[in-house]
Amino acid sequence: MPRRPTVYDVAERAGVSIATVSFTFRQPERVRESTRAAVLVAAQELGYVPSASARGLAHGRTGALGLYSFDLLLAAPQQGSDAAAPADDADDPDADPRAFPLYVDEVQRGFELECWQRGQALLLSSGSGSGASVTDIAGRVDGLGLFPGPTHVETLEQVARRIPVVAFSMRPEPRGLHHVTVDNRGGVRELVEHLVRDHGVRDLGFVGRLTTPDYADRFAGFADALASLGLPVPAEPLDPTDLAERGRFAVLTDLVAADRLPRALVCASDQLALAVLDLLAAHDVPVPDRVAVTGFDGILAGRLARPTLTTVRQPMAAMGRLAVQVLVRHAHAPAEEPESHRLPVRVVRRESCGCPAG
Amino acid sequence: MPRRPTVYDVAERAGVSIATVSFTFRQPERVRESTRAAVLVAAQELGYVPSASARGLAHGRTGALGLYSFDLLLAAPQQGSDAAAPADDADDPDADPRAFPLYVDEVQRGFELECWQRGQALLLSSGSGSGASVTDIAGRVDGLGLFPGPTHVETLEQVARRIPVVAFSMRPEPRGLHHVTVDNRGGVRELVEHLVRDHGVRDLGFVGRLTTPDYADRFAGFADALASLGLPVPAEPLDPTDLAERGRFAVLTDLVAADRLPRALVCASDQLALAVLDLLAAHDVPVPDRVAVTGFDGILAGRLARPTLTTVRQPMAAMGRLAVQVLVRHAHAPAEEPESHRLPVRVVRRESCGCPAG
DNA sequence: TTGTACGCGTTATCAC
DNA sequence: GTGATAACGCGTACAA
Repeated sequence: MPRRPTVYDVAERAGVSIATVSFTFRQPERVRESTRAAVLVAAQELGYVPSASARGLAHGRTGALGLYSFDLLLAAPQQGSDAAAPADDADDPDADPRAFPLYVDEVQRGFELECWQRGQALLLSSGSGSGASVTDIAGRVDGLGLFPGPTHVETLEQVARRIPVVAFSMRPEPRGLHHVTVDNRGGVRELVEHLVRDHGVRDLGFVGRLTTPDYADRFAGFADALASLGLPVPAEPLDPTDLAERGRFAVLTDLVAADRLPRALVCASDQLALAVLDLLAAHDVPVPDRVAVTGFDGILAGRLARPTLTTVRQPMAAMGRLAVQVLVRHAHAPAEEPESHRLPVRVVRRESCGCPAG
Repeated sequence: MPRRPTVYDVAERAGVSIATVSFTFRQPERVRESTRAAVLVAAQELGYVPSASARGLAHGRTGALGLYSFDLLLAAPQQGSDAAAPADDADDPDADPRAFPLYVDEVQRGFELECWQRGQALLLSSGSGSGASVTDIAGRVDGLGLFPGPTHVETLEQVARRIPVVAFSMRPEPRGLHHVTVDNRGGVRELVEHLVRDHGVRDLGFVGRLTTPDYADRFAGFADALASLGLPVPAEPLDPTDLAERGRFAVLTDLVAADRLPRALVCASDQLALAVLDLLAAHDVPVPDRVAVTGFDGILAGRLARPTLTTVRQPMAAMGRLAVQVLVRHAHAPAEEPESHRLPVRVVRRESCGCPAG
């Protein structure tokens, strides 16, 4: 494999200096027509491809934005959390769409679209959240988007001192980061009010483990709503991963067996709600007649489920786009006056709460 | 904004040389415990983030793979081609899934997954296909995946001389590239045989404009099958974009008006087939009773359509993964003995051809 | 208009 | 175990 040709090779072949070669690409008008042509021919013949590394080093920026996510699913598939994702048989024509696209995927798509429109390159990376992996990508980009996960906070703050960082759905804890979130609390509140007022439900349970700030906020909204409606507030959510030794969803199975299910199950996420729907179907519990089920996120799989899933839709694409805008805006002045955005959500009424189809 | 700290700053603060700093991160065991600790502390305090540009320059490779796609849709949305994608209102909870995820998105996802599993960073980029934009990303990565589009062939061959390039669904024309394709011809052939043998259809039309190699191959398979079944072969496909001045699908509208629709419409892609379904529904033509409709690709939207769409499923995720494997395999020896892969497809029988649901 | 020379931040090869 | 020092490829003042 021949060594990659450089400006030097092109310059030599074209019989000019490297500066002229560089000018030919960067400031064509500064170079005489004939010279330019000669350089271009030489470059073409040699198969010259400018090194972005060298340019980035000289110019001081890489020209790319980064998006980092946590690869928990890859590391420990089919385990823990509420990710009921089936095996990665993505090419089965009947593959469960609940594996893709998910919340993360739709936010990522918004991020991509905005980058494309701005002609920005986008570097995707994922890892365990270790300082090393985050630092690695941080060294490659001019700005970084970050999904929630088991982040090493110190590393984040360190990175945020050098390049702008936008965190999705994280607590304001990490200082110096920009934030993009949605109104989790208000969304669930509105959802619960709908269940109570329009469907006459007076006995509700919240399903989910409060592992992320988002989930905690949703439970808070749940409690808010019940309290203001004068209904009893469960002290704790139903944790489907509890009692792991007895299998996932043991808590719910018990309630089913004892016929003590509440009239409505408000789930912390769509993925969780879909798993709950499966569980209930397996036990012949009619939804929404015996129990209403709701989710949160608005992923596509919720529309494919039977019954279709009532949920709270996050403006995922908008979140991704906004993040890019923030990064670009702060490209020159990182971490100076961090921005914080809380986007509105929207209750989507479908069959699983008792609303009519379509 | 303070200058980004470098190895020099860290070295000075830790009272060591830059080599020691570098070793601390790259070959920790070569550095004494106490020294290492001091360096790490200094790095932490300064907020040191190693520059990937500098590393790439010194080390000779960037450590990232690239995936390039054409932004035709972005450039001229709702125009030309058969992309019936609705406005980019992706955050409408009832947004048409036929906008996402599409063929490209699923291949990309496979590409992503494989990169993640290998700890490879992934650089996404899109552009008009101009030499400049392709060259730009080529300079940033160690290998490049490429979607079909109005490529500048010379640029491609030039790039492929320096880094391995995998082209999806392209003709073997560009020399020196690796190729990943599917059995378009065989897939449509099998599909047509199903329509004829199992549904007794004897009058078929092919809908699509042969703008891409894929589409041309599919039409060839269509013709193959009809010929070998002893049925008349249409000389040309029905081009829905023909007679542009009379609006899209004028050809089909005419056939509907004259009640001369064939018994089956084999469409070049799912997106196209979905648009055809809409058109037929608007004219109250019953599918599949009056006319069977089939697609190609196997995108998710086909499962959401009513009737559900019979199609030929491409192993999109597998294509993406395979591309990464090829790139990694040839990272050290670009363009030496290009690989060519043709993956099998699978006919998926659903309602739109007359097969029973589910 | 074109050429020379230096800096960008890292890695790697030497000596010490 | 640690410290100088030379690449790496490009951008760009500055000189010619």
